[in-house]
Amino acid sequence: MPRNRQDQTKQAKRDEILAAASSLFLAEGYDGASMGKIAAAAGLTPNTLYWYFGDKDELFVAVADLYLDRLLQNHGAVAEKPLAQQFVWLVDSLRPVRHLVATVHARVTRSPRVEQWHSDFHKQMEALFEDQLTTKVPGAQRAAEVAVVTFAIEGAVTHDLDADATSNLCDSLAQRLAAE
Amino acid sequence: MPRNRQDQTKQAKRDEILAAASSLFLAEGYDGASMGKIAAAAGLTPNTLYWYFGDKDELFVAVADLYLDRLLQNHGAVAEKPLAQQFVWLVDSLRPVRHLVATVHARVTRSPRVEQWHSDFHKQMEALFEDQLTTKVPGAQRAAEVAVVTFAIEGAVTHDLDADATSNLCDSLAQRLAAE
DNA sequence: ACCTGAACACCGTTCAAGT
DNA sequence: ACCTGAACACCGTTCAAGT
Repeated sequence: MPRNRQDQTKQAKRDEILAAASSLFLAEGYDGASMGKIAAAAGLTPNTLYWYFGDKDELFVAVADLYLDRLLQNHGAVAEKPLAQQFVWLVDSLRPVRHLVATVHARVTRSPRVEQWHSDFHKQMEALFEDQLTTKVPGAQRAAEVAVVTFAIEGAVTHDLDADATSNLCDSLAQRLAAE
Repeated sequence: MPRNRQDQTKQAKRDEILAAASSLFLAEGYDGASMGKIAAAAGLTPNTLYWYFGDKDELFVAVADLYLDRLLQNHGAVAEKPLAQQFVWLVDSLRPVRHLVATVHARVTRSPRVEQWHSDFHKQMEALFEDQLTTKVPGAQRAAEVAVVTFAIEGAVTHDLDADATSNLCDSLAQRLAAE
């Protein structure tokens, strides 16, 4: 049954807005993608966005969640490969959304919503690799090793390392974890 | 001789603006520190800032340069210490300006000025440690090791790691470079 | 329930005008 | 040379009003 003026489910309209927001956030960044532009791309006036999302950061987090879900799903396909290859896969997966990554870090301070998402994101990433690390890395330094890997991968993404440099960096990270 | 209405050198007035901008950028971040607030803190109207600085990013970069210069000067005092201690020193030095670090990464895409500064910053940081690394790390993987160290330190800063975690992370980084 | 027009309090920046 | 008032084109967000 039609739920709004365009004979769409509320969820369908929400998804349309998310799609518009997603491509605009990617193309123009958080600041460049104004609520006005996003609304226009979704065929709405800016204020209507607030019927679907509390504020711009909630919309941003919803877009970030979209990519996070996709990432977690896709990990299954590489979960059995060597760590170095998984790291390269992760960098390559995040590379297209590197503007979003930078935005998350910039807005963590200003938006509790983004801060919460950022904290969850890191937990999920750690969960993704924790099992693979425990057997090899001694307990005392384990958290430090995980942090090094996490930050190095984030850095590779935000600094847009080329394929060779990425490959070397991921090898270096994996090699470190293999040595006891 | 007096050069403006307040009987100050242009440089002195510029420094006043920089001081105001610096503390506001630190306290409220790039977005929170509006040109209006900065101007008010310096006893001026917003538009007058454009007499001294081309735009907000030029002012921001000038503030960032202030801290970079201080950082490079202070490094002399720890240059002879073990690498792990130098890394801890670097994290501790950057910790107070972690909002600026996040802002740099967020604005690299939008401002050529910030992009240039960011590129220079990394060159300076690499120069600071390059000599200490060359003897220990083999040539092929050297760039990757430097990248890991750089990104891990940046991550420790932006994610505000506590003292213990920072210490462990820096030990881990230094230990890696010591092993051949 | 869904959407809009109009308004609010900002923002960075420009420019003619003052001293 | 230095500084301002006034204006411009935005911005995110709110709210009363429409359907």
